[in-house]
Amino acid sequence: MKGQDIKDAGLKVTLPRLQILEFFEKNPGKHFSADDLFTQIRKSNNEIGLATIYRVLNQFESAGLLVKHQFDNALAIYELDTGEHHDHMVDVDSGEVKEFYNQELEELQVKLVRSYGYELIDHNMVLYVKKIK
Amino acid sequence: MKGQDIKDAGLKVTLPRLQILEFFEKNPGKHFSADDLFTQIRKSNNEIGLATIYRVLNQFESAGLLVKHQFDNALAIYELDTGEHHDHMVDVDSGEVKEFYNQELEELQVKLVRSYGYELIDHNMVLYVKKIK
DNA sequence: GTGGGTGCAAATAATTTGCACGGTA
DNA sequence: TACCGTGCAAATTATTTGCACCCAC
Repeated sequence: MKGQDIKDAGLKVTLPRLQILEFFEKNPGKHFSADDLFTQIRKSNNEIGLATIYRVLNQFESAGLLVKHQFDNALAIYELDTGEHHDHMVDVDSGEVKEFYNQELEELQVKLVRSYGYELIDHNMVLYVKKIK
Repeated sequence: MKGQDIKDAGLKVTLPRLQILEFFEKNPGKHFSADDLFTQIRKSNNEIGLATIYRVLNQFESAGLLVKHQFDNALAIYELDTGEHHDHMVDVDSGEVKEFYNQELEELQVKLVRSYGYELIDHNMVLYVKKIK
């Protein structure tokens, strides 16, 4: 039951929180901005406020339920945290965001950083791509 | 002579443009935000306006004189375009930005993307690191 | 001299915050 | 019932734009 995740995060189970979490679960592997959620949830004649969405997204991110991404200088987008690390490809024609994971790439980064005398804490990699016709 | 770059970009050679370009040339390999430049150039008792800096940075970026980066959701930063592609490491403790280039990493990305049926147009890679003590 | 360039202030855009009211535990 | 959560509007932050004056060519 989805309310449990919210409770586990130390948050009260309220309608806006349920609606936001449900929306992500109904659209697995997809990414949404605060405004996307605002528009979509309002469509289902619900009186949610944009400020609430921003607040809840931050809380869910802190709780580890969602992951936040900021590509370019576009709107921040969120996705369900599946626990599996991955990076993103953005199709420059369609704007579509695709996830990928490549072990070799991950290991190479760790090795590279270490050769400079650092340890890798985190990384942010976005590949901008175009379909080959 | 530095005014030439500005002229080549189809822009008039004005004091603010010279000051901004000179500032980057005096600090090679460093990255600055619009606000950094504003503060620094004003210190040398010059009456530059912040809006002018934003405008000039955009013009210089379009002209290929500068490269713009947007890490995290922090201020946009600019650096001189040396013509050589590189990526960035950010030291999470000091905030210092270091450039690096790794052929293997570059090639791996091209190969990876191609295996998904795409061609690589551009990429954005930032490694967040910590010094090993 | 003319059209582009500048500084200032006001406008935007994304996000955050203050506040009075409402709902969860 | 106590307090957290909500919606709305106002505040913030980074950046852009309108406008009257100024200067490079």
